[in-house]
Amino acid sequence: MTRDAMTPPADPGAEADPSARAAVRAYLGIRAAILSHDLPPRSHLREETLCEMTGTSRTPVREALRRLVAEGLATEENRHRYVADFSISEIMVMFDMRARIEGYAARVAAERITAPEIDRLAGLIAAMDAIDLADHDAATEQFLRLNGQFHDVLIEACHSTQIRIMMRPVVAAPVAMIKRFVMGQPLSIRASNDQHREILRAVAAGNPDWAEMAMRGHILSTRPRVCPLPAAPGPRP
Amino acid sequence: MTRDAMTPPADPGAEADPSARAAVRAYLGIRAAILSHDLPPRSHLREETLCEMTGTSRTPVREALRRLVAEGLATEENRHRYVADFSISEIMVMFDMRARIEGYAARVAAERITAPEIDRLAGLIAAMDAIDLADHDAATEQFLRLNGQFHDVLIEACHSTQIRIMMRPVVAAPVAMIKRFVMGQPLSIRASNDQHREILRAVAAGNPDWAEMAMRGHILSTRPRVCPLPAAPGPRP
DNA sequence: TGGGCGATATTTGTATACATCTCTTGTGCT
DNA sequence: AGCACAAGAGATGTATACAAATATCGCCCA
Repeated sequence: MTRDAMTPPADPGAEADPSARAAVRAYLGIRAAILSHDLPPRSHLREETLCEMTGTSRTPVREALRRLVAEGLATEENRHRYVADFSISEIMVMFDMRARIEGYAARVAAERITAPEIDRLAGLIAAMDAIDLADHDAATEQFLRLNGQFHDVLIEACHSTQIRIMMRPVVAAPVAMIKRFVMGQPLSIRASNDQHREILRAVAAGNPDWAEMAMRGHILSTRPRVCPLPAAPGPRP
Repeated sequence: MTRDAMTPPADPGAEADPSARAAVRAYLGIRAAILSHDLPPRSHLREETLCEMTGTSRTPVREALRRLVAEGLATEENRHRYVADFSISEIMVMFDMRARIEGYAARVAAERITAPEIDRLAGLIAAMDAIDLADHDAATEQFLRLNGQFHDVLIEACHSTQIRIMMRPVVAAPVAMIKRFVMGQPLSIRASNDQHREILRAVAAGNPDWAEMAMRGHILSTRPRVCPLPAAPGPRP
């Protein structure tokens, strides 16, 4: 699978490839710092500081910043940029929106997918089934990587530039950031992969309505319920 | 209503404000050239050429180009950028997507809109009702401006950064470009405004499901049916 | 003492020179 | 004649100097 130059790798471990364009390195570096809360929400993204941090000059840093703003990870205010802060309600919005957009993508894919693409999806499902659940952390990491690929392939199967573009912002603020809020969500790998199987059945059957609804359900099944924000555990008065 | 610096004005007549940032001038200039097919689809967006065209240097032009790519009006290919070509199927996708995204926005607005925002929407509807249909072209222009404001206010009424961000690409490729394909679509101002009234009723009633469906219907009612592309009129053999 | 005003410092915006990369074109060999 | 490789031109990527704008701080005055 070939990737756009500015698209971050699905594998969250691969970063700072020195052969990549400086603008890409800057983008990945700043993005990682935002997602890890190394740069906390609302903090000022000063260009010079980011230059030192990423080891480039202002031109690539500015390009990276514009992209982060376009993706919603940063906000613009009086010619200055700040790390966006995701309230729980904004995260809810992102889930609902993604359910609709990616649901529509599944609909289109059901009408346009090719046989090799179906095979690749089936392969990814098989790989996710084969994950050994013994080591929980390793299993989670593997699953997140394969899961990302599954969704990527499905988007590719739409063969639509516009759908790719619309998916960009909803994918940019990824699981890593959301986890801050969804703490303790079980993330059942087996159940999730059952949903993948269902989606693939619908898409392979060429049934757009079924595909759309299956995908919407899949996304919404991971939506956090309420707002368990900074609720320190302890006896209530 | 305050506007983001890089957001194009709703009024399509206001352009090339010399006091604006050079990057904004470049963005608006290139965008206008794309939408008017002055720069035809698939044509190469050479940076130096665009500098001469917009009267700025490469830095603002590059910023404008990145934004156009993010919005889907241009595509990137081997470090070069080209004007995107919208096939009829891509335009269909845009309509379906916008119906879902803006439908969801109407849902959220129904839960969060404030009284003054409701008043502004009502005022815009009244203004659209008051349009004199005698001069067809002037009426169309007025309607498109007010219509744009109506949709803008509704998005604002969501009070959500993420929704604003997601709406950006679907609004970027505007009516002007779509008209190339929807030629001869009647655009009934009265009927359209009746739909606006319906949407406002649903939103003001605080009924999210009703609001979402009313908006989806409104968007889809303008969706082109088939593909009447370069069908030269004439007797068929 | 509080507020308004202006100088200064900091930060971003723009222009441009230089580096790097890609594609083209031409030449020479097989 | 056709292919491969290399040299060149043209375009984009990066760094940096300078300009403009904004915020801060201190001072003066009421």
